[in-house]
Amino acid sequence: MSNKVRVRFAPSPTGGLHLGGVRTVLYNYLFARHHGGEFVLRVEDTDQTRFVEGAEDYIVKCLEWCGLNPDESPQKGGPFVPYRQSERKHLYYQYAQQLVDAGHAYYAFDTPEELERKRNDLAKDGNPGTNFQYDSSTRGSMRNSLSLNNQEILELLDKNTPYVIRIKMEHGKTITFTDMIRGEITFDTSLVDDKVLLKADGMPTYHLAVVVDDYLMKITHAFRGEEWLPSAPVHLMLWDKLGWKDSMPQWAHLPLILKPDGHGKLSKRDGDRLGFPVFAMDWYDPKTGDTTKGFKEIGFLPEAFVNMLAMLGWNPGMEQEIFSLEELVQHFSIERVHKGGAKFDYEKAKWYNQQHIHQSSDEKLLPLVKPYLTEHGVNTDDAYLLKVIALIKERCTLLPDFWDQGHFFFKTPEIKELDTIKGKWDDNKKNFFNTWTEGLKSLTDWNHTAIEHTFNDHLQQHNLKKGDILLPLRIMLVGGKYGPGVFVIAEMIGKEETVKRIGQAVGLL
RNA sequence: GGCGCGUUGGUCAAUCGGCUAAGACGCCUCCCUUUCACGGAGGAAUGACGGGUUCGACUCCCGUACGUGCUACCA
Repeated sequence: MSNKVRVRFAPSPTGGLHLGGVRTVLYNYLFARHHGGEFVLRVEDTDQTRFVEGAEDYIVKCLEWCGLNPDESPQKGGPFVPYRQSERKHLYYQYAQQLVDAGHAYYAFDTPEELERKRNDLAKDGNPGTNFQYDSSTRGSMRNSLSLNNQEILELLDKNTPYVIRIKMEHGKTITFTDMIRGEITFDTSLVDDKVLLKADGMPTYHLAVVVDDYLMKITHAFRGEEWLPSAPVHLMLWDKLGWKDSMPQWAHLPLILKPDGHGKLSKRDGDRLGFPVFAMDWYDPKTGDTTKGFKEIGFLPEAFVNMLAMLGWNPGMEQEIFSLEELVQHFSIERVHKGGAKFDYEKAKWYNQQHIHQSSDEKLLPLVKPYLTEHGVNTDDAYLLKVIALIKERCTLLPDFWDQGHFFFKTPEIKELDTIKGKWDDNKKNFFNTWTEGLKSLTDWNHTAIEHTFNDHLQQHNLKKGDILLPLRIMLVGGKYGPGVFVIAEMIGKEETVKRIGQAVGLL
């Protein structure tokens, strides 16, 4: 079994791609790359009622944005084509039938309504919170190929009665397996119900499909969320009874990503409620017409997003926290993934982005920043933008901050802090600005040191201190109390604009 | 209710029997900066509880509590 490592991400295309989903992709990807293996994308679209237009395409785009491209996928193809379970429909029946023939599965004719009623009845007169289980204790009283006689079964089949195929869980056996993250895990098979394997519409359920496809696609390691742990015994038994035990992948059940406040799994609603994205990219839901904000659109760098997600539940055991994708690949190991769920912390997420912005070259940032200028009707040449980026990138956390922190380099700002100047305004200061700007007009060498020199000279002449004037000047040029050095700003925006802004501001006072 | 899984500061977390329990985010103080940041120096803040095992337990075992997941012809 010197098999090449093969892992898969198997989303169902029902909506936006959630943080937890991206992290699952990421761990798959990192594991595959770390071991020089292959990473495949398989679309689990077996539930036709939940199909959402555009969801698959959206998932592919998210992976692309994150830089986590699969080696095989519905789009790229590969040796195990097709990669969409709906297109593999014909494959599953034979395996379900194989299990029926061997006595490990059976036909069940109970209608959804009958089952529903059964559950309701039990909830009514029974203990609340108790659920009806279709298992070894109840299957004898249900309508299935185990309880009915051959004649009855044949009749039902003859009349084309819809049926499902259910697994016949063994009674009183202990199933154990070793999870790569959690170690040994044990189940009592009597407590697991007879899950549906093949639905009445001929589609497999997740339970049958994962096992069959993981086998057929030669998957060596299967990573999925912790919520799948309770159904693991079903899958284990399937691998066993289908006779594929020797090629069963190694399992790893990933911890959940939890709400930052309170408790429970992180959901899209938490993002809306608490004001942060939960999806990788903007998701437009064709059913509701709503768009949910994504990390990309809110201004995250994909490498920061991925870095942050990697560290949410995994730790390399060293002090370094900022990693490139390549470095993550190098250091990743599934054994170092945490067992416990992690609460998502948006503040920390933003910190990762800030760090990655700081580390990015101005050239790399340029194309990412540009759209935010265009959005505000600004068209500028790259050389100038590059200088601006260098000046302000250390005060930017999210990409839109480049506009908030740098707009005054491109447009005359609205003076929002006029009151700050007004409070201590007098004729002497007014005089200072008037005579200084006059002098500025004849300044031939327009650079920040020269500007600062004339500034200092004029201060003395007017018997003013730097502290009296510096902040007013900043507000006149910037509009507020922020930004890089004032004289550098003056140099950047040019003589004319500088004189103009001061003049206009003085006029307002 | 049943079953599974989990539990180190507010959050992410290191530790694989020697702990005076790292580091990061956030928070607070100070320095740098006559703006805002960046950066630097400090500070407050942690092993759920109870039993074992052991010379020694955050680390191993057992209970309890709490949390969380599953309990669909959904994934």
